[in-house]
Amino acid sequence: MQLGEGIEWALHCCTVLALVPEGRALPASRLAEFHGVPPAYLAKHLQAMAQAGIVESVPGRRGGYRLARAAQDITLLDVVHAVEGRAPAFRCTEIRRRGPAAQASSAYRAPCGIHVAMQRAEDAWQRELAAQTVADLLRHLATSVTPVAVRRAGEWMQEAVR
Amino acid sequence: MQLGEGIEWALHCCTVLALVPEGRALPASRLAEFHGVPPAYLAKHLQAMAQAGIVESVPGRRGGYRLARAAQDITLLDVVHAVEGRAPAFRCTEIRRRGPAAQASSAYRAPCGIHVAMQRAEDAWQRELAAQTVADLLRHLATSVTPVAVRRAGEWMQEAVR
DNA sequence: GTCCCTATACTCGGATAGCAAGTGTCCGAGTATAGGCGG
DNA sequence: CCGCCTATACTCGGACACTTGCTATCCGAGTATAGGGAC
Repeated sequence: MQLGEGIEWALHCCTVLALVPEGRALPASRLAEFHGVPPAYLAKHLQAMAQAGIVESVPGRRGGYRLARAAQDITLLDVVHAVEGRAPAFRCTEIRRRGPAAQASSAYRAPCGIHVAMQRAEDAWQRELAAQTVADLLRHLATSVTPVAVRRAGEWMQEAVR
Repeated sequence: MQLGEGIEWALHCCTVLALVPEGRALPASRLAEFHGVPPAYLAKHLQAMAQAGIVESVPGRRGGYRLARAAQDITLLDVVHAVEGRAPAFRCTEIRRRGPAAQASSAYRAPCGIHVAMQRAEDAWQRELAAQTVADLLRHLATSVTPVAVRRAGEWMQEAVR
């Protein structure tokens, strides 16, 4: 199992977008430059987040992206769902119904035990993701980033949203 | 994010192998026929489980596969690790160190908050998988499978390990 | 009748193609801005 | 001096190649078995 790296980009972008001044927007190209990632490909993921209602796009000359709602109302699960899709990681193809020992469909009213077990683990994963928001990420940043880095990032932001 | 379907096959195979009489072995071709899956491809996953020490392979004419240890000592996490590998789903590429606001390496002693958050969710997933064993799957089967299916599967098993 | 040997048939194991999804890139449609023009 | 209009430059958005990993398959190496022969 492998999670696309777009998830990492998207989450970092959310933390940066949370620091954009009210009423402004940050272009995708600036976000890409800030993180050192391919601009065109990052745009793809930003579009997915815009469609999911996590960020909103501002068209036009001084346009860009900004958060569509407060940082504390954006869970990590929202971001993962937007970028990776809502398809479950484990897909039960009901192979228990195939083969020589197969029964009539009516014999399979009880759900597949393996499906239930895997779903239980996936629920725990999603629960943990839903319990954390972008605001939590910002709090963690506030306690770990050096003051000089804060100042430099602030200057870059003012330049970027000019 | 998508989990390979080999996981489903592997788990079903574990439940079937747990019912193999002591001292016998079940060929991969029989397992494939029982589940209605491609024999050659299933063999690939069985080899992975054999390398991981979950099942053991018996060579020769009346050879096949059997569980390498008791069903209660095989967790779902063991199977997932064997088939899907031990690589974490979320891979942090430390993009926070790139771009205009980058600092010296010494400034990044604190771990990346996003990495920590995703790891927390993944730990919850693994914890849930590690808490369930193949024996639990068998217990679930015992309460949900009809008596006629049990009989038919037993007959098939006797024929298969002959 | 018993033991040994050999040929066999069946098993696993790794090396080899095909395909789908993730990765990366590009160019066109649309819009707020900035400058110029007229009143 | 103020308002309007137009051209512009910048933005997002979706359509188009490429690469990696999953899916699927095959054939060769190895071994326990079954049968036949010798003693």
